[in-house]
Amino acid sequence: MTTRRANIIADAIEQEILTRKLADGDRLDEHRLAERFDVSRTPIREALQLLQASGLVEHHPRRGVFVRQPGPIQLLEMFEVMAGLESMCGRLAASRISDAGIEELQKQNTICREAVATQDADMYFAANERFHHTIYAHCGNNFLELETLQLYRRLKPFRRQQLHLRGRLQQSLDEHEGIVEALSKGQTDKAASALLQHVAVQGEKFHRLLALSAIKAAE
Amino acid sequence: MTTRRANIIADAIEQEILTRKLADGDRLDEHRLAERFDVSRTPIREALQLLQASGLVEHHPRRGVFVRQPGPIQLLEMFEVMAGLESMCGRLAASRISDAGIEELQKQNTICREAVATQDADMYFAANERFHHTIYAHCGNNFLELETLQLYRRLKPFRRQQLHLRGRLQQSLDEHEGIVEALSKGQTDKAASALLQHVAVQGEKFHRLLALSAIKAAE
DNA sequence: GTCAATATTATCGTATACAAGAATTAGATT
DNA sequence: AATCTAATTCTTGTATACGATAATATTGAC
Repeated sequence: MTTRRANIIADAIEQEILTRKLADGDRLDEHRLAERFDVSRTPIREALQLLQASGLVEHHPRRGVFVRQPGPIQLLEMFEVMAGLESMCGRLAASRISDAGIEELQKQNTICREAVATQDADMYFAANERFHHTIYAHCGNNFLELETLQLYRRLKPFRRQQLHLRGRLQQSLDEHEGIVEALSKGQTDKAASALLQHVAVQGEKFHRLLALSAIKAAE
Repeated sequence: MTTRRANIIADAIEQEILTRKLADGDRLDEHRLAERFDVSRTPIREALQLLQASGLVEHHPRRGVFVRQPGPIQLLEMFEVMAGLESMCGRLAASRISDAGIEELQKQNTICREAVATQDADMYFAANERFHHTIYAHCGNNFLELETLQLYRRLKPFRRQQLHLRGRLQQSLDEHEGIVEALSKGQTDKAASALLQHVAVQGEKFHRLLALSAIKAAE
């Protein structure tokens, strides 16, 4: 069903939700959106349905659709699952990854190292993303890869935030080295636990960010 | 967006896909479906979109939607992920489950035992489902619970098949005992590995079934 | 002045009509 | 007879119109 146009519209709205231009609870009016994108309500409704399927939006019958920003608890839950999925990818990839895959990981890691040296967070983030996606791609399980990518996309804006914490870039890079080593040696358990830690710590760091902003808000 | 009616229609079609009444590649004609469910094409298209989101159906632009039965490889992949998710649930539940939760698990296990004694596969399957769902419910991660439930639903018909293999009922029950023990003692690693095994073996058994039917088909 | 009830308005849910593109069939030509 | 082309038909994609429901505003009574 997903028509091309609806996908474009959904992506546009998704961007605005992920970048917080649309706040939690904001109502998405079909007429306004139709006018704004210069289409009828039909493709708008399709787009909204897509957003609902990926959980970014909530539908109340006969009321309308409302953007649903995940609360801190749900975010932590999602990071917990993300860690589990990446760990799963790592475990499988450890016994299935090719030499070319290892090389690709090392290449991205080199870029990361460079980024740390120049304190270039953007560059780090991009290479980091390719690093993780490479692991997914070599887990030998297409279904797992897609599921993991989907959750990655959803957490992407939040993963990014915590990278700005002081020292996190270097720490993240160190963890990458350990992950590559485990993968190249085919150490399934080590790869799994290293990735679990690597991603889980992001959830925790993120948690710290939340606590900090809560304190600031209270002051 | 998901209107009530579209959900009902989607469920009906989903049932037919899962029970193989609709075969892989079958085209779903909007007009026919509209006529059959006595609604207009609009809610039909909504329902098809829902099915697409859950991966049961594929959409080719300007061509139509086609049912997409997972092939053997994808099924194995899905079982692999299922095992990982259940394992994750088990690991978390081991440190988070309540006494009431343990009691519930034991209760379902008692029913399972009874079902094995009377060789009642239906009864076993129902109690087995509640057993697993109880674990999901006590992992303390609502997001994980929902994701796991979603995949469970999709694999349900295939999980069922392999239970009919000789001796599998008893074996499954034995594994349940081990799982409950690990959970009640708070042994996170043991609970995780026990569940990983318990579910992964289903994928393997299912694989055996596939091989058997392939041999039969070749004869 | 406040509360309640009713009327009005706005928005969603569904049906239908129309447009555009793909598939199929029929006809013509080689 | 086979193949290529053109035309028709069938199906999807989109717009719009209509009906139903819920939110809101207004009016009247206490």
